[in-house]
Amino acid sequence: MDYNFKEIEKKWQQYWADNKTFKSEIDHTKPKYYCLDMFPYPSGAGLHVGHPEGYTATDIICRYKRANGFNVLHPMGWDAFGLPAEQYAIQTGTHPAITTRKNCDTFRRQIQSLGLSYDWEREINTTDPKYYKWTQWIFTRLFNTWFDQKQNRGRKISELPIPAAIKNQGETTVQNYIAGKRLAYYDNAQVWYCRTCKTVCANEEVLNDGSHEKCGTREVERRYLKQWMLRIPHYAERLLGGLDQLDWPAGVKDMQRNWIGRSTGAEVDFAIDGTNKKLRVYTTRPDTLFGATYMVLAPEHELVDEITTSGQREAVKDYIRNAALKSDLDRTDLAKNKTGVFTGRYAINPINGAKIQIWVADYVLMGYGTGAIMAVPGHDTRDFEFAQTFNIPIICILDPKNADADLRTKVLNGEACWTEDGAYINSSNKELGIEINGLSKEDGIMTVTSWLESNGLGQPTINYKLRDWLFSRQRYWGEPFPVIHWEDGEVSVLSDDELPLPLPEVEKYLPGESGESPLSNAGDWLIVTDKNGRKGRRETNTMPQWAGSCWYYLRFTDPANNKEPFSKVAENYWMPVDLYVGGAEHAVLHLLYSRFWHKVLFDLGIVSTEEPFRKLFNQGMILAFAYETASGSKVPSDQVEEREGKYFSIETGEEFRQIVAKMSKSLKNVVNPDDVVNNYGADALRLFEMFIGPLDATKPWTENGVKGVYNFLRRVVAFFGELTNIADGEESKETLKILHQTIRKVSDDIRDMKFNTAISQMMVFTNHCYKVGKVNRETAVTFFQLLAPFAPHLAEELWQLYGNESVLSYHPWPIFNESFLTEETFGYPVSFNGKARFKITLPIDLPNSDIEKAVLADAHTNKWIEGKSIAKIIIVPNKIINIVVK
RNA sequence: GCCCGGGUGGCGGAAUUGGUAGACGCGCUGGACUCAAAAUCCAGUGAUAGCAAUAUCGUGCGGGUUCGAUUCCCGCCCCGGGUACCA
Repeated sequence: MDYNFKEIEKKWQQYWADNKTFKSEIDHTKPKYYCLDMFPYPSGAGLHVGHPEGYTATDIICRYKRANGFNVLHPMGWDAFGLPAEQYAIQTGTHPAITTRKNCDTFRRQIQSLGLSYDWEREINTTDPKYYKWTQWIFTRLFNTWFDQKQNRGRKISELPIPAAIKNQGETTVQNYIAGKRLAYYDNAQVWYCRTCKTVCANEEVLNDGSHEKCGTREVERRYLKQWMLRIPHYAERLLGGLDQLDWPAGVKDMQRNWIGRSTGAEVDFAIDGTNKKLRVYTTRPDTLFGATYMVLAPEHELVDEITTSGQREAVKDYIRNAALKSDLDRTDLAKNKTGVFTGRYAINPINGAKIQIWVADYVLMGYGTGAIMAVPGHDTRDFEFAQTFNIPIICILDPKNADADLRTKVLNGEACWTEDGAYINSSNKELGIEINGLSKEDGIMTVTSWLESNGLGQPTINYKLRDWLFSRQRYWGEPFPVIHWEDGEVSVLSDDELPLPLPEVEKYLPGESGESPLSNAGDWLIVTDKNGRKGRRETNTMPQWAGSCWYYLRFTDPANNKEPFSKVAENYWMPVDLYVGGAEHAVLHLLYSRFWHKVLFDLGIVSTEEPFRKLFNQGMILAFAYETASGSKVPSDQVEEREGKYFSIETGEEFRQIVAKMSKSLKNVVNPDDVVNNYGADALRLFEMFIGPLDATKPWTENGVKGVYNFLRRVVAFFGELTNIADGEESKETLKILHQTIRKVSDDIRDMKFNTAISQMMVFTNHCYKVGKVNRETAVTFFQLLAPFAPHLAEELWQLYGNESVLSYHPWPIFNESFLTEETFGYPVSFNGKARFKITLPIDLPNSDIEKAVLADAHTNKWIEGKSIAKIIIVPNKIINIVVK
């Protein structure tokens, strides 16, 4: 038999489609397994070789699970709202829906050419009004939910208690009060705005180099705009706590924990000298209060104006004006020197009555804590730097007993900053009954906190870095908000029977310069009149791309439902997702957002699980070789030739260095999966992507590597396709042993997602078959089953060639039999002082005393003990023998 | 700075409740087949020395624990990712 992969793959893909082999339905007689890929954005560039990596991994698991009796849900869909289709519309006038449909068709064709076992009847598309109807529906739920701090959960807005004092002030106050509690709210906010994309974006979308995640430019700035926000920080504690039970990579959990940024500390009130005002600060180290020698307000702090003395007024005004002009990047640049201005005002340190200066400085941020700090320059590097610049007193209250003498002296004299633990000094005030000298850090924090609390000066506080999620975008190609802004100021959402609110046709897709959305050109669509003649205007922003992906995994459980987002029965049966595979780039974006929505839906009784994704796996990126000159500038791959393992310019002969880089058009090193499928087949592509290295590692693509696995498949065909290689009768012991080792290794490795070593074991098995020349029918057929999850087309073809009538995809997995692995002898490595020298084959279960005798009697041993004495003989049964000589 | 990963042949990578380092694949070398080439099959392939048996060295660096360390401990170096005046 020839390996005609084109014919084989076409034939089986057709068979699976015609027979709906992978259609999944609720079946309570089987355990369920929900295996999900992060659905792609269908870009115009088509599938990238990175896509099939995760898809193949989940497909192997799904096929393995089916063979093990699981009812598997394995769906695919399109996260199809997004910028490129809109940019294309701006340039060409082509409606994004047309571009999107075309791209989805390409993606579907490409994915289907890989033989992935998706249930295509469940395909969804976030831009389909039948889908985004329910995205809008969930938004109205967020709008109509408030967070009950006491019960630590979201509740219906109708259950929100209105305090009498609010009620007494009339309906407007009540409505404002309610609006202030909704999880989705519309308000003025300091937001990130990208000048390139002409839209606002979320905190999470602004990368640490100040660039915008979507477009990569650094044209991101702060603006004050009225926007839709979601109160995700209410769920901070639940989002944090939920991580513990999840089977997720530790790194992703850590990233989410860091992003949520919980810190415990205390709020402390400082009296402001000469006023009856108080200044409240947040600190994680209330125990260092004795060392607080000055205070700092953020430039935007509301008290700045009030407390500044007339003598300092001009200086403070100047400073704030300059701070406002600075870009955020400048302001947060650690390398720059600290700046600030004295307000002229003093505060009273409550723990020792000291009069301390109040400053304004931009190293304190308004968005965290209270926007004001107590500064402890002796033990905080930022405060130390500032105090040194402005000659503010520095008091040491933590004696660095274990530091070297020079440093310790400096610290004690306030000439150096000490941020680690030390013994408290100067930390007692007999008059006020507070003393922490001699205590541990934990006790110090506790003692000061409870002293503050009992004196009405402060209380323990928890703070989070997590901020409200900016949820609106000035874009056309997104879900319209089901929202009306009425002329009397009321903001309302559409009722369920008014959904979906479809995207209107517009002539201009371009957003305005000053932040107005393309939908503001939508004419009649914009204007609404209610039954009382009240006029309103529809929301013209659209939802961010995250909205559709926040709940798509739920829709897959019941994708055609037009009465509800999904039925309770389907959700109950399929959720949670048992395995979720995708790239690590969503660690704090999609994965945090969807957990948040899921928890809200859980609180409202719409979903039955607290967490959506039980197990998460991040596949690594597939890179490619690229070339650079000695000075490090990159060279397109088509200008490079190889000679004897070195790389040279075709034109100039200059030698280049081979490096590993992301595939990119400019480097001309992009690999198109279509070409690979054409030249080597889908099975080879699948196999190679799994064989190249561990699934979670980044690894480079090599054409020769594909040839390697292609050759393996060809060898499989050459051996098993030739029925003269198949013998009758009993299988040899040796072959049975390797076969069962392979069953065990492949099963364990699929379970552990170590596909590269599973494949190498199948290669070992095949090499063995070539060596022995003949195997029996049962051995061959068992091997096809092991191969099936990886190379399903070829496995089905061989399965059929051997006369099996039913399709292999649901045939039970082979059973591993330990008894074929038992050996009668073991080849012991004999080592001297830990160095293995030779081998000795001995019966298994030989008593240690006999092993010792046998080793000492062996001719090789003499050489190593000659002239030395044996100190000890260590025998680890069926592992190793070590002789210690002196 | 802080938090995660990671460092093993020419290359991708195997192997860890501490027990034969380098499975499998690529590349390379030699052989068979062929008029020849390609493809394929067979053999070899960590480095150094040696015809060879074999010996010495060898898992980023320096120590330590142990009969025995890629694996455990301490101290460093380098690379990748995340994050950052978060008080």
